[in-house]
Amino acid sequence: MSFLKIGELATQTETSVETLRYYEAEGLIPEPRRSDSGYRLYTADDVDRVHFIRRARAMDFSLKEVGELLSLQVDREHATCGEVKLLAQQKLHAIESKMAELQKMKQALKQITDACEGGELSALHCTILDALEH
Amino acid sequence: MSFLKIGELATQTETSVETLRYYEAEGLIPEPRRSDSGYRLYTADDVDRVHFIRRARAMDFSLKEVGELLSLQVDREHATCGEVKLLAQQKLHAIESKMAELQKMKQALKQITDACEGGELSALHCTILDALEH
DNA sequence: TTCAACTATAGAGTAAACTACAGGGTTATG
DNA sequence: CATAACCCTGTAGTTTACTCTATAGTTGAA
Repeated sequence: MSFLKIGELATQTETSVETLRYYEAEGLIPEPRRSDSGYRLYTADDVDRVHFIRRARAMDFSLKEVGELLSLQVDREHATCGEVKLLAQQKLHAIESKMAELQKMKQALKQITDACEGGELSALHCTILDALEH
Repeated sequence: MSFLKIGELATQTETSVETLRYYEAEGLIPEPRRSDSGYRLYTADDVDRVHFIRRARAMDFSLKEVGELLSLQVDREHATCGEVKLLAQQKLHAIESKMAELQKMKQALKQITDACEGGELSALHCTILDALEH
């Protein structure tokens, strides 16, 4: 089995070592085993876990929400399918309302940018500003 | 001309008085004129401006970005339509990629929750967790 | 006139999610 | 074997966008 040191995990997951230690302190990644000299030693599972965290973060899940998703992952033996499904459905719902919100924002912005000629003309008559004003 | 006190501006714009003073400190709204006793006196223009700020905030523009948009607004003669459009388009792109990611996550979650029987069985073989791992 | 409800300033506190030291030990390379 | 590049812990600082507190003056209704 080959272990990764924290710096290697960081580069593989495009994270900083400080952030990784922070995630550990926040309980998002488990305390890894250590080398004789105390260096953290990570496995491929940890790489997956950090990737998971980063993907979820990129989707605007808060670290707290990420933690909830991860706790399902950890507790497999104790969680029933029903519990997992419920939580996933809640997340699904959250995602859907987040998308709806983004959709509204997008519509507004798109309409506005489409209408704007976007040239060298002064913004005196720029519709973006007018639209955002009311 | 009728002036508004800060509390009135706050209720009209669904903002708190503290937030309004904060916006002023941050240079997002100009220092208003004062009554003899030192109370801030706002005009209809200020109402528009705060509305503008709140709408832009609701669209996930940061205060810094809002400030940029506002400075364009103030500087209409100097700002070109293109500058304004560029800023809005950048925001549009960010929103679109965020939505795409959410869409992916949503698909995965939905497919999975549909497939999950959701019963009392342990989650050992639950596909939700498997799917979220990769 | 009294008193609740406003307004003022200055400054501290909050939450999230990092980010950056300081002051050490460890390991890999030339 | 020197030394750069890593790693450790612990703590403090940063950013954003507010939010709250303390202390004090002002205004409007009963």
